[in-house]
Amino acid sequence: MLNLLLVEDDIDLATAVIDYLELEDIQCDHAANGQTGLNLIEQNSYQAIILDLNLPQISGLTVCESMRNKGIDTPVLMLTAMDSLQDKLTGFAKGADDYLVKPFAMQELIVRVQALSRRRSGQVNLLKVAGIELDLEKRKAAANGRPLKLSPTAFKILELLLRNSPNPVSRKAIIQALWGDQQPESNSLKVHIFNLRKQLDTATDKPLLHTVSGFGFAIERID
Amino acid sequence: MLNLLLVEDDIDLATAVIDYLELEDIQCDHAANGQTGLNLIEQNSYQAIILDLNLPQISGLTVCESMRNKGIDTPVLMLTAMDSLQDKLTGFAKGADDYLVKPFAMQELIVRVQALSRRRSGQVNLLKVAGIELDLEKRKAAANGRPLKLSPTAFKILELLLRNSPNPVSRKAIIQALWGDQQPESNSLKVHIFNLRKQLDTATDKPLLHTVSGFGFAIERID
DNA sequence: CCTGTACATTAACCCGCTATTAACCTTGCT
DNA sequence: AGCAAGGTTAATAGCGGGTTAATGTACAGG
Repeated sequence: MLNLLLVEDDIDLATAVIDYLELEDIQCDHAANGQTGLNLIEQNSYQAIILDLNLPQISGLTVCESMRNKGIDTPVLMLTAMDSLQDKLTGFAKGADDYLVKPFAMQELIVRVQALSRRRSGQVNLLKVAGIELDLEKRKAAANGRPLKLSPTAFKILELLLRNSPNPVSRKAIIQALWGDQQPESNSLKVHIFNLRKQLDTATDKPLLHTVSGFGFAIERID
Repeated sequence: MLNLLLVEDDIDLATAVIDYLELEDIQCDHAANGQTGLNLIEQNSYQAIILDLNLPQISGLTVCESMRNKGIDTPVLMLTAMDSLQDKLTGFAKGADDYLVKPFAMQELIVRVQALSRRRSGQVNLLKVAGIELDLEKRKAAANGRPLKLSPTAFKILELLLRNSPNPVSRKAIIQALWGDQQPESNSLKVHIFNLRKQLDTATDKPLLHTVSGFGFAIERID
């Protein structure tokens, strides 16, 4: 679940935002001024920060700047009524990742903040099917927690199969994806499938990689 | 130097954007329709993509969706005249990272796109990962307190790897970041990696710079 | 202006891994 | 029984990657 921080002195707006976030199952701390904001940022680790700029004493710009100088690179979405081009430019110059002008639609705030934190937490490229996890970003695969040792081609095949699971992928499609036009005319694919299946079987009790006779292969949990 | 892709069918707007980017020393490829856009995206490795939504044949939304389905998570900034809330929401739902409505100020486009690509490679000038410290301001690096003697290119590579750690960085991305378009076609990168690794190994007991076969390199503490 | 240093780029070579083969085996179907 | 589709195994060739040394080039200091 997401864990955010909202730094906003307007209490009404703040509670509105927090209530709305709660509906989306997003947990959100709140700081009413810049100083406590900075303290919370240093103590905790948030997926993203929603930062109002018009704050008493320490301005939002300063908050952002000083957290960046301390080496904290949590994504920051600046929230403000100042909509001049210059305001936006300085906002980004101080280290903002996004800039939203009041008044705004709650839903837009949500999706923007989700876009920011999704990128950071690496949720973007993670395929999970039937106990198999394939992390495109880390380039690692595991089944039931056990890591798999895959050759580059085995990795590609697994990715293809997982993307289409539980539907089978035709031989032709696999060959096309692996080699394009200059295809080896021997049983190379058979061997790769064999090796991949061997890896998977060492980590799972039931076989997951099934042959669809005359067509291709599929990954599916069959009970 | 940044390397972007602009997918936009309005030639006048496209050249305007590209000219403007050039002033900021940003290199930008251009595709006039969705299909060539997708092709370029698959072949090259960009830091960010500026994507118009109103394209002939394949719409920008489809382009974004299908690149995400292929596992490409390059940041995408959508650019369109459609400014309704619903349009924005579907844009983000299809995998956008930012959404800018036409007409827009050139400078805002620039800073937003910079924020996106910088994010992928950090906001911060002091990187600490796995006992390695890299100070971008002082341009100094150390591992376990011991200072490292790095050539300019080795320094850049280390920065790239640290910013993505523990995820691996593809060869393509490293080459792109180091040389842009005029790439040396010999094993220059191999040599730089070798030297960097040698430096790191003198200061650490366990090797930290790992090669991901068929893909690239990663810095990660493995226990 | 000359020289030395630091760095990038090449080329050449080696090693180990991976892909590709080909051959053989198993199964199921007719 | 015979055949076709798929599975298994082992051998080989080729490539990706590691290592080293030589060459080229920019630049600083004398």
